[in-house]
Amino acid sequence: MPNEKTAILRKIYLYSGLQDADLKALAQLAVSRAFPRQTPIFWEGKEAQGFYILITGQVKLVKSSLKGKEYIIRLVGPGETFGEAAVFAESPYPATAIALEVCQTLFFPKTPFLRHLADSPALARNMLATLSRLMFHLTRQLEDLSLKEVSARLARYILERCRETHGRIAAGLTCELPTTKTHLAAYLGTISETLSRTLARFKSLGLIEVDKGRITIIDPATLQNMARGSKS
Amino acid sequence: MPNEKTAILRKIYLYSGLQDADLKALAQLAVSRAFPRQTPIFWEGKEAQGFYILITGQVKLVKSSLKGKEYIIRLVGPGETFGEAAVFAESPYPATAIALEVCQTLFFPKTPFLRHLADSPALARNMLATLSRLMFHLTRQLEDLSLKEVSARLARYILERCRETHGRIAAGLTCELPTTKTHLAAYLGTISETLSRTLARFKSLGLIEVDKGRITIIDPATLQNMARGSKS
DNA sequence: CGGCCTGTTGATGCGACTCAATTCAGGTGG
DNA sequence: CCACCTGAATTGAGTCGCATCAACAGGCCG
Repeated sequence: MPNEKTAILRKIYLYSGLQDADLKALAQLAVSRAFPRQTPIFWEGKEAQGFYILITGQVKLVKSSLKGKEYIIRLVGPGETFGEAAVFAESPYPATAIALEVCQTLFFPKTPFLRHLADSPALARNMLATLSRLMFHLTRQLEDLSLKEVSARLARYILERCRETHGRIAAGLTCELPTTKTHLAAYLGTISETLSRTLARFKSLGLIEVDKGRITIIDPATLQNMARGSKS
Repeated sequence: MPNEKTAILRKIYLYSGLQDADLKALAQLAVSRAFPRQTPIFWEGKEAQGFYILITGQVKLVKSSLKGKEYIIRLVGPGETFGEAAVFAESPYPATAIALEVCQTLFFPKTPFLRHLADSPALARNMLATLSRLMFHLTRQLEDLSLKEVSARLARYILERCRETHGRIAAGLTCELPTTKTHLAAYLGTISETLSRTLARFKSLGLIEVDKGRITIIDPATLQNMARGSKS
């Protein structure tokens, strides 16, 4: 059984470049945890007992306001970790994690993991790289929210999605939207109505084609211009 | 001369709990760099050759839009590091750093530092904690920008400043605003005009007293309510 | 078939940015 | 020491983006 976990860990970025012995020790720490659709994994403010690696499914990390509006900080996909920052800062979770689909995860309890970390410089290095990349992501979102309007954020999102999927950006390429448009709206820091209108405008401007959850890029150049943003 | 640097490092959070030998080795890596007022230390997008520790002065990390508006991601004070994330992610700097006053810094070149890091688990642990705390900070800013209006952000800022200065929040306590109000506005994700109006409103509501750069808290309870935010 | 969730579209209102005018403070040079 | 200049702060009027509220269409499932 631990071997199975080792095999899983081997494929995960966070653990790339680690020795087999290292991986085995980590695998022994890990606890399998499954979550049904639409269930919380942890709540913002709860004391962190460890962090998770998502094996299958999708998780959203959210902040929500008093009146129920929510902002999606990150959509977590298979192979990614979440909840790490709370472990290293020795603080409560900074956001709420909710399983959007049936999720299979590995949970790493804080104390044993930190003990192991002290003996594994390669693991520490990987975690630093992971956190740093997350910081980039957060920084870019801050830039978007403070300096760009919704249309710029949406344009950037579409282009990014395209690049992720096809490795390049060109007319005729298509990309998928995540789960629901309501989620995408929350991710872009807006609401579904506004997203709907913005997509309709893009379509009427001949920038994209929309079909269900698929978007086809028609005019990449103009999209890129919009993504640069205009707000003052 | 390296001894002097060692003495400086000893007082810095990032290096708390390190052995003397460790500190000395680090001190040998470090290069002193000074910057005049209003000069850039690095630009967003520039390849990162290392990171900095601020010894004296103040630095702003900013994103700016095409039309010149800027958003301050972080105001860096003495003892804090900046530019670390770019080092670990092996990527360009995600934002621009500008010295607001005359600044004395220590610069740690990337490659030697990473080499040293591999031999110092305690240092790695400290860096992880530092990055994690920064992520908290960024996450909270995202929450503010997406879910709260300007008045809520300002209220939160004032209260936080007060807690930092006095360790508690109570009527009659005063706190200082950073450098200029224009900077504070950029930090709160708004512009100076709006900040000015919001401060005036707070004052007319009897929440605070304003005198130059000093703010005296009059009604902490209402302020805390405003900080909770109202936006949808 | 009837509820429920998601998505779309319209009308309306509010918050905050824009532009412009004015005051004020600090620093410089005559 | 005062006149001058520059950048910051303040205040008003106007505009715009986007959230809100509400009504409605389509798809899915019990």
